[in-house]
Amino acid sequence: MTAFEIYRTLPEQIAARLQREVLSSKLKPGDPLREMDLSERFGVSRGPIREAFRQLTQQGLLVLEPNKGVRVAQNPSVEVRPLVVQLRRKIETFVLDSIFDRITADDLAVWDNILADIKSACESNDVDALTEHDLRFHRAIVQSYDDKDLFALWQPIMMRMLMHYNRLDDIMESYREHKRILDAIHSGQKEEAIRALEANIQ
Amino acid sequence: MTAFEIYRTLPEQIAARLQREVLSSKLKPGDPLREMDLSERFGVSRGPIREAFRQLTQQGLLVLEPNKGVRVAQNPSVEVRPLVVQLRRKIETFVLDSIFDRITADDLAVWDNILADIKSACESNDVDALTEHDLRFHRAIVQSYDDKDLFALWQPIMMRMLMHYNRLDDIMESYREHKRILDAIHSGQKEEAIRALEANIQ
DNA sequence: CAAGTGTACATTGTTGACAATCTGCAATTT
DNA sequence: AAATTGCAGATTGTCAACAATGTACACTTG
Repeated sequence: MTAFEIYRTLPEQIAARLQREVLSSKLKPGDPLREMDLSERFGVSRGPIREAFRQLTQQGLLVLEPNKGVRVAQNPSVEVRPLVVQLRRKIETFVLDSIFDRITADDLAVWDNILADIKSACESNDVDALTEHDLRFHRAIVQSYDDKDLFALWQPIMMRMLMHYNRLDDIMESYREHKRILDAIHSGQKEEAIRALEANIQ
Repeated sequence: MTAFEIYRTLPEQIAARLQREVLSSKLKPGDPLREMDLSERFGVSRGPIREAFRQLTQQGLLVLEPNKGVRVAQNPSVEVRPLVVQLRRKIETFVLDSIFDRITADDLAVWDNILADIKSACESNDVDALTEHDLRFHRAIVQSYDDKDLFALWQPIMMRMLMHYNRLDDIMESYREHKRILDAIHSGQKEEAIRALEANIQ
């Protein structure tokens, strides 16, 4: 449903599965991941598992301790979290400001589709799906800047914020926040779009 | 000279060597790294090499393309670089502000020692050594916050800035900038220390 | 009984062999 | 001559066996 399995390599598929389990709290902070368990579960040897660990460690979802294996990373502390919010705001507003005048109809069509998915997730009260589409939404914006390096910087920051997605009492609020961003872009209001984006990142 | 080889694991030693070669531009952006070459050079099999690649990819120094291997990462573009500067400033000033009242005499002794190394490097006009001690200086400050997660966020940003260390006409200026930071800390002037730190990050 | 020690067991680290994929160039086709 | 195909070599991907390390618990020792 989320997309076809478009990942080319074995480790990418495994990493995507594990990422989903971490973001949905099926795997909780501190949980250990055993190479052999996973290699049996996915029917591969330990090599591809380690490569998947590499990708998820880079994303900040797993933590590696030599000779002790990997665990699910802890959430950012309450002291650090405001800093993470600021960093993410800086990056995403930088991107939106930079690309605003070059946004194409195709870009907007993609983002509108993701917004529709966000709406469905909110209406069916599906927090896991909302997390996934929220990630897709912001990833699409950041990737529109077309700089792998910037994306690599943004991703671990985003992941740390997604690891506890519980700031909203009313889940529909997430849909409204994202709609406000796209409405502003549709009508060419750059400042309002940036304000809406910042309001959504908290 | 830089320190004893304190790295516990094989991949850590290899990654440290390669990191030095990237930061000193012995390995240039775009250069490919072949697993077999390195496994012969370091006298190990390809496994530990791949693990070293994992660490350096996380630091942002290498870029991995499936089935094509790793290359040295490109420098941040001129458009992105100011953003990177801002991100690094935000993190380091956050740390300095947070820990300022808890800085111990031991901390300061360590930082003073690194400053002495920076001074020697400047005086002997050794840019590679300066890069290394500059990294040690700021790493020591960030690590004093004692949050692995924050450090993991900071490291790739720092590395991107170190990859072209050429902003100074007068290399001694680097020593003066770092001295200004420590002088302010010694005399308990938090605001001045933060200003000096921001001035040094550009 | 508390503290330290030893020993299986579980888990990660390392290796070398083999499979799959990519790259460059030559031969073929249009 | 330009584009395509096919092949050989180089390189990464995957695997399974073995080595090194860490962990838990029973055992000794004071």
